[in-house]
Amino acid sequence: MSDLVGRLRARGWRMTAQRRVVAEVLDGEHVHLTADEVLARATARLPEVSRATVYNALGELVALGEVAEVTTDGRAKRYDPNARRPHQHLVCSGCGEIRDVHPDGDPLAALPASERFGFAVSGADVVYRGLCPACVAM
Amino acid sequence: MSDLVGRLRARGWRMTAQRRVVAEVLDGEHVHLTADEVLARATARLPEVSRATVYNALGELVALGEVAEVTTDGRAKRYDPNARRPHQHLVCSGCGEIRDVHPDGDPLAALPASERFGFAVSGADVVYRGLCPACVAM
DNA sequence: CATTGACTTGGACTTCGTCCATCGTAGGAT
DNA sequence: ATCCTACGATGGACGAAGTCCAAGTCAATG
Repeated sequence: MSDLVGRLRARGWRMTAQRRVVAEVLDGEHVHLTADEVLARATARLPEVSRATVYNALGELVALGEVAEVTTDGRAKRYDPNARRPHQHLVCSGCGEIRDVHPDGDPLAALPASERFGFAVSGADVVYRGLCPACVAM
Repeated sequence: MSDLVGRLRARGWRMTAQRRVVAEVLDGEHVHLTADEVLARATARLPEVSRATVYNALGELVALGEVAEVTTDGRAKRYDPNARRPHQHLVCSGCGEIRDVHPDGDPLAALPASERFGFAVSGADVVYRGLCPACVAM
């Protein structure tokens, strides 16, 4: 819990019951939920929340930098509420489990100017892939 | 051109007119095509190729390690025929252009054992994000 | 408390991809 | 060269994920 709702209010985010519920769902569980999972948990608290509203709220939280979108496969995007501290992701190729990890150094440092082709490079998303202990054992 | 068809045949990949066309499309243009773009180019050479066949062939080429799947956004997967040499990707946040890049060192080296949580880590996909020269100028 | 522009709704729609029963054919066997 | 058969191709239905829109509702300001 990190008072996401308070930060959003302070930044002038118009607060509605629906947006509050979405923010609380994300702030409460630091796992990587899909939009549908967010919708399910939001609906449990506030029955009449529409899918479109959840997508809208998630999109705005991403734009505000409070939540990160994680796309580890071609399936549903996942939403990571721990966006304020830079980190990367470790994904199990077996079961899909996702963990936040903190690699040494800045990944951008590994990309020399000669490999930037004139781009203004602003960030790097790293997905480490492997098998989690449970899937290794099988 | 790198004789992808020859390599596949040598590996016992059952060759059909449709599979050959898909392989030739990928081998000919070293850009990052979506499945639909592969289908369009394949159809131009062999009018009666079905979508399912293109997806099947792409899936097998990925499984064989001859082609890499690249997912840079939540949209369509792209297929990278340059999978035999390890590389990463640089994506323009403005126009979506994708370039192959070769960072220094092995990205796995940046992940210490204490951040691996018992996973058997086998690889890392890095997506560098930024603006290409054309999009910076706008 | 009245106002208003921003937010919400729900259902239709789009995109991307998968599935399946049926048909066709590549490549080994004869 | 021809035959057989298992593997591949077909296309249309289906499904998942996400977007769009017109109409209704409401939070925040004065």
